[in-house]
Amino acid sequence: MARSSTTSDAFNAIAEVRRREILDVLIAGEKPVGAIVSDLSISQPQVSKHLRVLSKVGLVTCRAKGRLRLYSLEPARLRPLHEWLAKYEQAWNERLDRMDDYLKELQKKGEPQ
Amino acid sequence: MARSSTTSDAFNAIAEVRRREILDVLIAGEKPVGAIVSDLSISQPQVSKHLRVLSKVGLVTCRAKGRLRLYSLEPARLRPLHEWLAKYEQAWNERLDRMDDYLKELQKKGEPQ
DNA sequence: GTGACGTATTCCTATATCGGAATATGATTG
DNA sequence: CAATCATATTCCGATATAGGAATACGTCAC
Repeated sequence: MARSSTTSDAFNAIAEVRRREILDVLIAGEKPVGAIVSDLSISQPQVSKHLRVLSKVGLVTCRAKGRLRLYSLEPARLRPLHEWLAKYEQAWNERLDRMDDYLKELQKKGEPQ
Repeated sequence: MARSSTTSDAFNAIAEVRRREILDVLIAGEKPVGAIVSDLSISQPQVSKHLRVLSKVGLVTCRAKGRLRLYSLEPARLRPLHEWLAKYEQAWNERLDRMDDYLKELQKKGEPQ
């Protein structure tokens, strides 16, 4: 077996930096392919291919307007990521607290008497 | 070029379901490899390989105790994911609001006069 | 319709993955 | 030190990916 398909998951789709960058660009709103190409200076075919992947997992949708293809974000599809991550938030905060304690301790030791 | 290495990123590391499952198991706390193996019924070599990937990106750390290797979560390393995702939270909520409006409208139309 | 434009697709190659099976390593016990 | 337990590593195969280059497709303007 090989790695999971990039189109199998939002998780797999956003593993690629370029695709994350494309999504970032689309936060501003609907954009034609050309705008993404010039914003990111990635070759047009590459952008199209990445958009295809993002479409397949539903992270973007496409609307034709003349010869333009306007792509827009479908942020709800990021929800699984958000939910998965949420489980770690608590553990994460606990760690931060402990780190905080540790830092305070260091600070106390560093203080001149 | 091929896909980015799984060890290049937390994003790439967690693309694999098995690795997410392993992290999920470790939320409960430090565990030896064997416990993960029996919790998830993945072969021991596979678990070890996945743990290696997770180690390389710092998502887990390892501590030896006798012949056991105790792995534990390093949730802070998920922070980049969290931050990236946060940018979409607003867009996501806006969409939800619009969806909400839409649903309310549907409901209104459905109401008998 | 012909040309120009915006986008999508195809072909290619190098690379790396996951999983299984077998085996190596390392620590512990008697 | 031999046997055993816990884990790590290696070898193998099938798979598919990202990017470049070339090209196909679809729509618009003249």
